[in-house]
Amino acid sequence: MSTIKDVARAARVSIATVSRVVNNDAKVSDKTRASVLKVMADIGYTPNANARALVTQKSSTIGVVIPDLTDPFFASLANGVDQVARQHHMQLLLSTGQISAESELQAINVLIERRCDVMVVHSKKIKAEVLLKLAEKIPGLVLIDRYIAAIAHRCVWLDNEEGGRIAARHLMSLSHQHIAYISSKYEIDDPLTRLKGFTEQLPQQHLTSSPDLIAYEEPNLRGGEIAAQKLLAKGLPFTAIFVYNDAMAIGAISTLEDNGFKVPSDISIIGFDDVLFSRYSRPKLTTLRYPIEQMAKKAALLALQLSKGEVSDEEHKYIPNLVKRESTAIAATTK
Amino acid sequence: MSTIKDVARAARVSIATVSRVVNNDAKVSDKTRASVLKVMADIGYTPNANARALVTQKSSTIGVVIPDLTDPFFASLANGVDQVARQHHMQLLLSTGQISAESELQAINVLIERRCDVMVVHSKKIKAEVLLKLAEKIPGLVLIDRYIAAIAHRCVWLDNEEGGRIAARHLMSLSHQHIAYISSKYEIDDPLTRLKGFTEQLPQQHLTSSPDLIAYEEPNLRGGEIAAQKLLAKGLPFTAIFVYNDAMAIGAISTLEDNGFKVPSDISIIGFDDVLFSRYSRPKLTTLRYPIEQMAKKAALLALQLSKGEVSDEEHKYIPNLVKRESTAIAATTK
DNA sequence: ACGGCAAATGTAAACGTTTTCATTTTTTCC
DNA sequence: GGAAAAAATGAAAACGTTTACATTTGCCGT
Repeated sequence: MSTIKDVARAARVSIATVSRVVNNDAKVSDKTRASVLKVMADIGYTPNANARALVTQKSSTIGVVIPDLTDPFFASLANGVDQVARQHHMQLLLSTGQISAESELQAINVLIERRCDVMVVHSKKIKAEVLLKLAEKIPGLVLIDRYIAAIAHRCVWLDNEEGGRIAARHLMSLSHQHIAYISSKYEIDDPLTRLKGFTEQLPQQHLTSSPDLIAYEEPNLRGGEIAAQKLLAKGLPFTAIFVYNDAMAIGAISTLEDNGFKVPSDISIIGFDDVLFSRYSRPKLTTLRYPIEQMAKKAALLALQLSKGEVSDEEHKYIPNLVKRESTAIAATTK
Repeated sequence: MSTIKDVARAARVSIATVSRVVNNDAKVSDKTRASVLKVMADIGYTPNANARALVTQKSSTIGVVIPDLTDPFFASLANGVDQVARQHHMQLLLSTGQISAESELQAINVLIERRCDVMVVHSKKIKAEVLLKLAEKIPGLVLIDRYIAAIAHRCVWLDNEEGGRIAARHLMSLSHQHIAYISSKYEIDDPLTRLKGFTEQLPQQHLTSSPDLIAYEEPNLRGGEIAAQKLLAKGLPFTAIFVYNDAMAIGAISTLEDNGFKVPSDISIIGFDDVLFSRYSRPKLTTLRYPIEQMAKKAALLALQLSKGEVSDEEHKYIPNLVKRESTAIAATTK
C-alpha cells in the first residue's frame, strides 16, 4: 500500500507538503495542491489512520461496549452512538462482551488499547469501584444504563423503579388483583429494580405480591415462552403479567395463545422497552417506552464533550413512558 | 497514558524486553518477566494498538460495511462477523453507509484508512468494476449478499431468484390464483430478482403476473403497512401476497387485520428472511429462511483466509429454505 | 536592482511499538 | 576451571504520519 513518501516522490515535493494537502492546510499553493491531489488519485493513496492516530494522539473513534448485537435493544443503542459518530466524522468501534465482569472489562480494555478517547459503556457486572478508576483514567467514558452516584454526571440511565411503579398502577387501574411477573434470570439490577418499584406500589390497592407468581428466564423471545409455561404450570390464578422486556412479552403471548388464553381478554400483558416491533405484535403490545436510542445519542454527545474537557454536573435520568396499546384490558373476572 | 518506555524504566530493563513480555515471547527469564508484569500492573500500562498496528502492519480488526444497525437483518450480519472476530481475538470495526454508491465507498475507505486487512462488505450500489478494483487492492475483502462473476469465489450470496420460485410454487400449491407482490422501493437487485423468479414460475399453473398487484415501499414494518394499504386501495382481487421481507410482511399483516381481513384465511402472506421475531408474530409467519448469520460467519472466515493468501475457487451460494408456519393457507375462494 | 516581508516549502523530531542483530550473561560439559 | 554453547538482554532501525522550526521563493515598494 502506498505511503505519503510515494506521493511526495511522485509529486516532487516534501512529505510535509503532502501532509498539508491531505489535511487541507491553508499553507500550500493552489498549483502544488492540484498536482499533489492528482498524484494521490493516480497512485490510489489512502492515509494510514494508525500512523495518524499515533502522532496526533487522537483516534477519531467512538467505542461502544455492549453484550450483543442481536438484541434489538442493544442494536438501537449502538445505532444511536453510530449516528453521533457519523455526525462528527468518527468511526464506531464495537466491543462486545457477554454480561460478566471479566468479559466487560476486557471489552473496555480493547478500546483503551485502541486509544479510544470517547466511549459509551454498557456494563452491568463490573464493580462500581473498578468503573470509578476507569472513569478517572478515561475522561471520555460514559456509562449507559447504569447509575453510580460518584460519577452521576457521567451516567445516562433510566429509572427502572419508577417503571415498575407505572406498570403496577396501570394494571391496578384495570382492576387486576393477581399479577404475575416474568423476570430475567440474570443477576443484574434491572429486573430487581423493576420488581421493587412494582411491588411497593401494590399495597396502595391492598394487593400483595407473591413470590410464586414470578418466573425467571433468559430475557429473549424463547425465554418468554418458557416463563409463561412455567407460570401456567403452577396452576395459580392470575389475570395479568408484568414482563421484564418486550421480547419476553411477545414470547409469553405466543405461549399463552397456544394454550388457549386470549390476550388481553383472559390475560393482560405489559412489556418493557418498546422495541420497534412491539407495535406490530398481535395484539399490539402495551409497554413502557425505554428511549434507548435517544439515550445513546445523549451518552455519545456527553462522552464527546467530556473527552474535550468540557464538564457539567447535570444528571441524565430518563423516565419510561407508558405506551397503551392492545395487550392490556380490564381484568377478566370483573368484566 | 503510560508507555512501554515508562515500564522499561521502572523495571530497569530495555523496551525490547518489555515488548517481549507483552507479546509472550519465550526469550525472557521467568524472573524478569515477573518483575515486568508487576510494574505493568502497578502503573496500569496498556499497549498502544495504533503503534503496534503501524509497525506490524496488521490491524487485528475485521471491518464490516452495512447500511444500518437497526435492521435486524444487518444486525445479524454484523453479529455473525463479530462472532468470528472474537474467536480470532480481533475487533469489529463498523462502518455504516446508507445505500448509495458514494456512501458505501466512503464506508469502505474508512476501513482502508484503518488498514483493515479483513473486511466483509455489504454493497448494493457500487459498480461491479469499482468493486473489482477494490477487491484487487485488498485481498481480504469479501462481498456478502452480492454476486460478481469475476470474483465469484469472494462472494457469499443467496439465490434470490430461486427464492422467488419457491414462494410461487408454495402459493400455487395452495391454489392461489391472484397473488400480489410487496416490494422494496429501493432500486437494488434483490426485490427485482425475487420478483423475476416468482413471475417466471407462474405460467406453470397458467397464471400470469399483473404489474397492478405490486406495491413498492420502504423495506420495513411501516413500509409494509403502507404497501398493504395501497394494495387494498386498488380494489383488485387477490388471495395471497409474496412480501419482500419479514418486516414488511408483519407490517402488511397489521394493516390487513386492522381492515378486517384474516390472515391466512382471507389472505395468505409469505415473507422473506426469517428474522428472529417472524416465528413470534401472530399468525406465525411463513417465510423463506435467509441464513444471514451463518453466511456472515462464512464470509468472515473466508475474508480471514484470503487475507492470509489462502485461496480456493469454491462458490458460496446459499439457497433459501421454505419455512411453513401459519400465515399461508389454501386460497379462500376454493375453500 | 534590492532589502524586506509574506507565503510556500522543506527538514527533522516525535509518536509507541516490533524486531533484527549484536552483545552480555548463564549454563553445560570436559 | 575454563571454553563453548545457549539463553537472555539490549541497541537501533523501521513503520507512516504531523508539526515546530528553518529555509527558500516570490512579491512589493522604493
